[in-house]
Amino acid sequence: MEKRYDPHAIEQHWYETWEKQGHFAPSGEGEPYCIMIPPPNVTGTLHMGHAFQDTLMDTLTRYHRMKGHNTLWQPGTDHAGIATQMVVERQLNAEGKTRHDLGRDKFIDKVWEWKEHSGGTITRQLRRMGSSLDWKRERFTMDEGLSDSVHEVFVRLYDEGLIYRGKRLVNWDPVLHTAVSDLEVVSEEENGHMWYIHYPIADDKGVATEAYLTVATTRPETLLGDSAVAIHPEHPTLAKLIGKRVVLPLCERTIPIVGDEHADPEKGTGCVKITPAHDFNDNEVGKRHDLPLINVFTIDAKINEEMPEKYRGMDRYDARKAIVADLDALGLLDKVEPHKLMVPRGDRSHTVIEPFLTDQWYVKTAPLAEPAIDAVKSGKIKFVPQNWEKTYFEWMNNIEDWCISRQIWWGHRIPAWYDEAGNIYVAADEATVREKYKLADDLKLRQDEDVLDTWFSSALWPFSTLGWPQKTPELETFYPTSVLITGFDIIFFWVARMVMMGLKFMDDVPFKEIYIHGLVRDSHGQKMSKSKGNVLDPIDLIDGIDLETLVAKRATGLMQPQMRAKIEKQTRKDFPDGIPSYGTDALRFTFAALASTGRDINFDLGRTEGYRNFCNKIWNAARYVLMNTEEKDCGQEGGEIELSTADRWIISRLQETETAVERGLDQYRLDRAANAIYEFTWNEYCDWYLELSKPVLYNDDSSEAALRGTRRTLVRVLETLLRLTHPIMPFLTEEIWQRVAPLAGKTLVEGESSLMLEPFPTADESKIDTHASSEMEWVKAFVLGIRSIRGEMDIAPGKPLAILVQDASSEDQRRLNDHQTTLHSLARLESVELLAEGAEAPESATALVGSMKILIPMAGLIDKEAELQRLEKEIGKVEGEIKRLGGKLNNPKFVERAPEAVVAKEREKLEEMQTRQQQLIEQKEKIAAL
RNA sequence: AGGCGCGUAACUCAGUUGGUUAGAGUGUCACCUUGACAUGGUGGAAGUCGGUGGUUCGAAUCCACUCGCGCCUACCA
Repeated sequence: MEKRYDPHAIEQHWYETWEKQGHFAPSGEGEPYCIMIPPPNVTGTLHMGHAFQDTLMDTLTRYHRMKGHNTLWQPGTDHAGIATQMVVERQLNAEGKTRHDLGRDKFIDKVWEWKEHSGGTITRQLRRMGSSLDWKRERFTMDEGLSDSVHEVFVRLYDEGLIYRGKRLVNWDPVLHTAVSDLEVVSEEENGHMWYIHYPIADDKGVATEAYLTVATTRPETLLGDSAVAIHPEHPTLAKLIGKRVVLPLCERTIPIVGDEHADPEKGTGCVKITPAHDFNDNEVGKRHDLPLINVFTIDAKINEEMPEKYRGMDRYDARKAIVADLDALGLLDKVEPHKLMVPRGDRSHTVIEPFLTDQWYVKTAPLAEPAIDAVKSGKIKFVPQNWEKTYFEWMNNIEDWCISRQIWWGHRIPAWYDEAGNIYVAADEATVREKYKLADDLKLRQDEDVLDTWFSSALWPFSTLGWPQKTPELETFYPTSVLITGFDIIFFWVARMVMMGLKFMDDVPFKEIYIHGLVRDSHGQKMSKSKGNVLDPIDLIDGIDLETLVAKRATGLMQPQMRAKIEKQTRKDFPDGIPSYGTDALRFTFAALASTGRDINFDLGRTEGYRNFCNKIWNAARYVLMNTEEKDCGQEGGEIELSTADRWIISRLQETETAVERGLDQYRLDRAANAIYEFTWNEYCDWYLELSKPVLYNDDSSEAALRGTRRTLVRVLETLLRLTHPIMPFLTEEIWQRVAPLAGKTLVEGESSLMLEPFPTADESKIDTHASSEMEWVKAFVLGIRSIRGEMDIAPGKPLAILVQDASSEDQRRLNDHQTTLHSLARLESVELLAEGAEAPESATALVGSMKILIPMAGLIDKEAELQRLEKEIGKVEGEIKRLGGKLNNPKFVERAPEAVVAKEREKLEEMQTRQQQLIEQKEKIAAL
């Protein structure tokens, strides 16, 4: 074995082997366990959020596979309609073309080309993460099979009246020229203005009078589409105007003043302009008062041809300026105030979204939501952590109909046809339409131009990927899936919709549990984003990246090039030497260790470095074990075995660790599982057990049985530890296991056997050995006591010490004898001498093990002052503790009311401390007197 | 406005149903290249657990209030 752990040397090789051997496929035996990957964008790349999520899913998948379950982690990608179309359009734009130059069919060919070209990136990256996805079953939302599912669902929902087409106000993206759902609109506070405008009150003939109403608006250009002014019916001063009309400035028409409770007397000027075609609230008011919907804009959000001539063709913001100027000129502009407002922007285009009147397709969600709410209420679906169900309920109870049509080309085209009279026919394809509706062959039909929202197909993912609407064995076996692992940001987009669709079409929930994980942020808690320049690429952490490449990566292609200098500076400061290669296992362990529930994770590279070191620790522990066991008798062939206290102790601790890891994984507390592994491996197996094995292995007097016992324990504990760790760190563990397993008595088949397929360790209660544990506690206390004096007194660690022991009980004496070799080795002793009772001890530094004193003679070694200082410090600590305990025990209420065991424990502690104090003081006096 | 979450060592985080001398990693200080590992070993320093009040024999942990930060939803003429 190499002296250092090198992830590059092993990772790729093992992944290829596993995949080639078909180890990722379900075994076909055991209880089914299934996770659906949240499908990433097919043309996307892996980011830290994916890497985190994939670590969680892969760890659980590997864990259940090792537990003997019939395990499927279903891979696949989605077509990300708008995002992907935008990318391809940008490429065309760069060539000076638009998609319209190509036409729909040619453009879609281009998108497929792009998908073929870049579609492998993310799946390659998933492989780099070690993800044990069953690639043979990989699916894509635009696959034929999945498209069949989409059509089937659309048609059935339409036939049941749960999908309808309607002219309604939608969120319109004037750049992308498509409707988007309300979830795709991101509102953020921006600085704007509030304009106060006078609307002259009309007389009976519709002519402006001197009187006027003042309305306030943040969007004066929509004035062109006003169809009323609303006043609260109980408004103290203005209510009397209800029923009259006002003259709409700049337009040659009058509009009514209506009474509506939407108008809040406290807000603004107390009356509000109503633009039913360009505001969701106004639209509702319009319906109540039967007001006309007057559309002001074109699909580009320019003023349309129906509007006063002067403004036609103007962009919405130019029109705003012109209208405000004209109002001002007419003396109708009261005032302008700066105003903060929430501006809705498209999450893709970032342009301001316009409420706009168009024909769209909708899913009627209320009937679907109800069973979906019940599924969570009844516990058929559990959220982890549970409080996310509040978020879920909140949305489900206020759910709006879902606008599913998108005016783009890339996606599932809506399976609806129109004849020339505008009748709608819905079926999977044109032939079926004619058959279903018994239409004449020569009737001209035209398919709807729109495509479906990508999330429509994603909502079917848990069953469409398993073959639905066919009744496949996979569907039978793996639906409902075991758990969905995802971020809270798509509870509405995806999770809720999968639940609705699953219940509707499979008559069962799509998953039994939903594990919601946090967001991966940078080490200061900032969201990672290209524009902030703080993005980390998981692949760079695995492979490493030099500073210049990293700077170039972060500082190019920015939306705001002025950020470049700042980002570059920050990057050079944060990573003066670039990023070293940590390997996949270390990255995965970091994610696992940081994955406590319900909390965002601030990704700290320092942690990754620490866990990379941990990998090296395991590597070297294995190296030590192999050096001492390979080609030696480890008891595989039988033979007498003698287990030392240390052997029994480490085996005992291993059982406890197994329990902790299993519990952690079962409860989605990967941090606890990871910490239990870390703790055991480093602080017990490496720090103590390996050291304890040395005096046995390096001692010529050790019996064959003792040697076998130690070797066998070294190997078996390591082998088990590798199985325990494999779900989190698959590569390192596999590499080592292949060499260690035969020594632990396993028979491996070259090229076929894999740690992946080995049983996950389960604790054996009968191996928990409290006696061995207490023996070891004593040994540790002894060794630590001596090390502490060495450290503080500056005694060379290599210098053998001749020590004296005082006040040793018979138990202590027995232990001194039993563990003689161990103590000599670990504490580097030259000799141990029992001080006879009453005998005068030489001036010494003292360590206490229980009530036994270890004396290290100071002659020539220890400075008097230093020892006095050390004792003083120690006494201070003990006295503080005595004071605390004394206070507690002197409180009669404590003694009365606290459980007896607690009181007894405190008493015991106090006594111990008092003895300790006394001994330390004696010692101090003795030394002071010298 | 409503909801959720967070605030523990310089930094990143644990702390399972209230009972430990409040822990880990990184960093830091001292010593050490001893035959698994300097990606290491040994020893040390470092926290009034955001604040106030309460419940309790006992609070980082439970309750109330409060300050600070973050996120989500809704609304803003």
